[in-house]
Amino acid sequence: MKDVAARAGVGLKTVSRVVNGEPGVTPDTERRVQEAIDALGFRRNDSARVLRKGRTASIGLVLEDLADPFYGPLSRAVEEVARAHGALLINGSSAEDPDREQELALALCARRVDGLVVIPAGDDHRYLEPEIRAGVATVFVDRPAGKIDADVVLSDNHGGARDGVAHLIAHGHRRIGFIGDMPRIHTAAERLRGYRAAMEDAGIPVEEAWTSLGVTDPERVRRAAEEMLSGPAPVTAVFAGNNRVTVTVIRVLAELSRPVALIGFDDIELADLLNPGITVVAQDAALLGRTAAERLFRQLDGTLLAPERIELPTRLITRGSGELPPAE
Amino acid sequence: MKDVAARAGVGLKTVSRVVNGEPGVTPDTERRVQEAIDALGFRRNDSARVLRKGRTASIGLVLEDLADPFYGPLSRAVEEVARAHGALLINGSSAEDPDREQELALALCARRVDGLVVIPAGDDHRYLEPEIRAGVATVFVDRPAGKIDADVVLSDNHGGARDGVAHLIAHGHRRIGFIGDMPRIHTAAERLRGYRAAMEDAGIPVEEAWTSLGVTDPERVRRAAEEMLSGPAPVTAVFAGNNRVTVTVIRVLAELSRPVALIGFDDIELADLLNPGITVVAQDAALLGRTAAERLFRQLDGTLLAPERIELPTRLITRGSGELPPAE
DNA sequence: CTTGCATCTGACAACGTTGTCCAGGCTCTA
DNA sequence: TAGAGCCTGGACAACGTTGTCAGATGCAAG
Repeated sequence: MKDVAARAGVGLKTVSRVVNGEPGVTPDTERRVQEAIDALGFRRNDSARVLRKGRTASIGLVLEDLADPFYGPLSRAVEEVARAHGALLINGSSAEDPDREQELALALCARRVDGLVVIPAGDDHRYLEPEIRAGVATVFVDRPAGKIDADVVLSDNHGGARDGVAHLIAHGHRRIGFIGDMPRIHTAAERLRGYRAAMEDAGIPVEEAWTSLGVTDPERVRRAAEEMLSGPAPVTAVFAGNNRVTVTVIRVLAELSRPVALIGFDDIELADLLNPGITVVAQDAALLGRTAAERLFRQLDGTLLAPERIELPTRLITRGSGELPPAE
Repeated sequence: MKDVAARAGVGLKTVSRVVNGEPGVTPDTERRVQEAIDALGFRRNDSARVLRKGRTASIGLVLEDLADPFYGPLSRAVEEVARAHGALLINGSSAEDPDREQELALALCARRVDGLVVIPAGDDHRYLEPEIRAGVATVFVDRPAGKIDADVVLSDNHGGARDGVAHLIAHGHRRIGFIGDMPRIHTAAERLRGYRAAMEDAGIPVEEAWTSLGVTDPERVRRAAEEMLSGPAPVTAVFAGNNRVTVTVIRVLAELSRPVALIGFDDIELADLLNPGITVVAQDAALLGRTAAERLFRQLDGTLLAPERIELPTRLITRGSGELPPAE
């Protein structure tokens, strides 16, 4: 900038004014400055700008795994909102590791992001308290914050799972399996709770062998499914706790000779083209992201609101697999 | 930091030393400083640090659409490499708009990212020349850079498409359709070229009605597919130019009474579970991202190398749909 | 006791930008 | 033509950090 000023033969501040489109510069001067900028290939150093102004016009997104098809649209939605507010998005994956989540979130704070959208991996977010006090806007998505009071945007995991399982019961099933992620993950726990609630509503006692928790890699999901599908009284329907589990279960069922009903949590691409189509409890990832981001910017606008818990409804999409009758 | 120094009763620089783990501080002093840091919830301001040091330890990723399942793993791979080098990843979507790509890339440069991984939307990247001269490491992925000399990491789009189409020919097809994206997109053009090459190798003249270019939204892809599948001499096989096209074509074929062979470029989740399974030419998105990122950091390490064009092989995965014989 | 050396500590400038404030030149009016 | 008021342009400090360098302190050896 100094160089530009020297070349244009004007003061430093005048260049600054031109760069920022501030008023109070003669067209002639502006032209000279602009020429110097072009000639030198000058680009304002935003780091210095941030240092001076305090705001960075960037927000951070901590999510679980960008490669998971569920988070792509969510991330994209956050980005679009950020863009509409002139902000950039910095993101990172926690890989479901609480330590890594914390490391990432704090690194983003050190970069002085204006706000933070966090998909929690851990269940204790007190480490963010100093940052929030220091003015970093914060919204949690998909899972609630742990041990601090903050904005949260969730899907109705409990209700969605309950409705899905009730749907299976309505189609005549009584022995229904549930395969889900580790219960320390909030969404997994809520979906399990929904499963149990639906069963209880129908007066069906849940047998130990019907639920499988904490399995996450395909090989173990496969074994879990095979187990509950064998024996003298196998389950006649399976409720899959997330998209990855659903995919694996589809594979297992495809190898089976008898039809087994299936409903999965989270929608899956091409689910309608399988035979039968896969019935799912769908959540709107993009809407989750958009809602969270908008709330973040409202915090930043100073339209300060008390922390709130927003729960978005899920949608049961029937495609065939969830409407299969029990095969006794 | 000033506050910390005051509270600990030491000089500014001493605090800096403690924060950065530099040697030359008595354990006793260090403890006092550490206490002050904890008490005040101090976190170093990386903006200032950047300003002083010149390096930001962050890299930018400009991609097409984070919601596209192809870019999720790619982005994640770049992130992992960045993380291994202690860098953060800032990313944004160009939405296939050259202006937006430029805006984004320059915004990242203004943030003084150390390097830039770009999935080009436009075909003229001379706007990056001043930045590259200023020391911003740059690697292009998935599509080549336009009008500048830079590192490029690509899939073998031409060869992959040629092999795929040759596979169809080998199974007896002669009337083979091609549905692809706008030819101004390099990958689309290369795949089209591959299609034509395979046909020419087999001595099959390509009829106008068999190729459909530039269609991208599902509705128009559908119409294009229906068109080439009707008439007196419909195509007996379709080569789909990318994952989104493939999905739409699968839907169209599912409504058809006669079997039509299909091979798609890019792998699709669940492709093996459809009936028939979908044969695809798969590229390794994660490997693309990893290769590009590693090359970026080698530029930054100063292991300076001449710009290079790296082409990664594709893989034909046969699952059934590509092996259907022509239904005459 | 003095000197020399090693170790630890702090004052200061600089990074590149922007906000504040003032100077100088201009126009307009009396 | 002089004074008031407006507009443009520039000097300077400040943002929070780190590199440089010199001063202070302590200890050992002469």
